[in-house]
Amino acid sequence: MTKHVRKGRERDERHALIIQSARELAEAEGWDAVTTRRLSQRIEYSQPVLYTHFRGKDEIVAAVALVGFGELVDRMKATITPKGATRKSLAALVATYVEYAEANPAVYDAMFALSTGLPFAQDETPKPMRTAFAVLREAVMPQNGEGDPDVYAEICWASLHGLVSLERSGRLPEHTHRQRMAALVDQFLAASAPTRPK
Amino acid sequence: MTKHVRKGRERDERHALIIQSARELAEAEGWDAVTTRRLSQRIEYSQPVLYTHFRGKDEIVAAVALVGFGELVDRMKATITPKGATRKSLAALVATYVEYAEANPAVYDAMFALSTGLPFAQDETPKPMRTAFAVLREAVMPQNGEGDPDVYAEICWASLHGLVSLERSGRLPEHTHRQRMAALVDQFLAASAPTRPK
DNA sequence: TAGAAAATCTAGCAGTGCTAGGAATTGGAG
DNA sequence: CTCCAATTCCTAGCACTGCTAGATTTTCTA
Repeated sequence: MTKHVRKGRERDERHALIIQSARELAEAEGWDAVTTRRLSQRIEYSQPVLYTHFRGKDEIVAAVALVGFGELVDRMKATITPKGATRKSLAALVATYVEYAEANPAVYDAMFALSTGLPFAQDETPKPMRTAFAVLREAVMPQNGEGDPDVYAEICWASLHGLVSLERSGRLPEHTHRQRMAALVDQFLAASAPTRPK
Repeated sequence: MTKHVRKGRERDERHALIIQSARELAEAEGWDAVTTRRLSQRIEYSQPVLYTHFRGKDEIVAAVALVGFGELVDRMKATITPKGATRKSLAALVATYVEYAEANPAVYDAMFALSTGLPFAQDETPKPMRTAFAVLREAVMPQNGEGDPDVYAEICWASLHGLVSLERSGRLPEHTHRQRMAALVDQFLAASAPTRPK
């Protein structure tokens, strides 16, 4: 009877192996190189085995994306300060986010550019994605800010993602990278502070 | 001898027809539907004709992207105020940008998601893209802002693109769309205003 | 009008994601 | 230990992709 559980565990291990292999291959040679043939060869099984674990290639990409959201959550959590965001903590968050994207470009692509079938602000949103947004909101919230915290977190996230996205496609000059990150922190701070009457 | 010029003009027309057809097909059914076969069928020529105009499919996508940059430039120009950006002009810019992306999703994808071979802040950057950045910088520059205008324009652009990108992939709730745009304007204003000593 | 030059098409290659059907391995009953 | 069912797995193939070599048609020139 314990055979069943062993079988199940082996299946789970293979499941994880597929995700891990896809990730490694994508980071090494780009997602174009992640074909079902090469992937199956890498896990030392034939193609159809992949389809007993995932409905299709898109689902494998989505699985890699979810792993990425989990990792990003862990890193962002470390930048949260109990009494609300400070300049220092915001700088840490921005640096953390950008560094994760730079260090894992293929995973980041899976998370944002290739995951067509991963809706977010909806009922069917996977948990790691919900958590990611919640943690980000926690990390950017100032002590006594005005306005909707959700909306504020959303535009912070958009700014971060836009920065990463444009930099990754080589559309922003590299030599001003640090200045941009600093300016973004300033922007967050300025926007989160109570607006004074003009 | 005038035959040559007529020939040349006909070729130019076909060149434009290919770009236009690719764009229409992409907007109608998505870029996945834009195969060389379907495209050639649509222009009523065989596949190899496409390759006498473009080096490959990527170059066709890039051509559509450049058209998009040109259109976006025209629209953004209309939001520039001679004496520096105001809240009103910034709101117009944000609305213009977002609306263009929403109205032409496939073109926007060609501009930012699919154009792997279109470097930007570099020597070989095509003119429409340079112009687009210059116009955006003009549109967001306040009367007497501090800091590097390039850096400021870069993070504005990043924020705009990030917003569009996340909204397009269904990762931000729709019902707060307007609030986000307003918050973004506030953020731009706050960041561009002279920083007062804390 | 004959022949060279240019334009265009047919047919095919190597690769993709995905799957039906048969082969091999495994598990439990006698 | 043996047999047979159930599960697991692989081979082979489909329809499609971007792209191209070589034959064919059309156009222009002498």
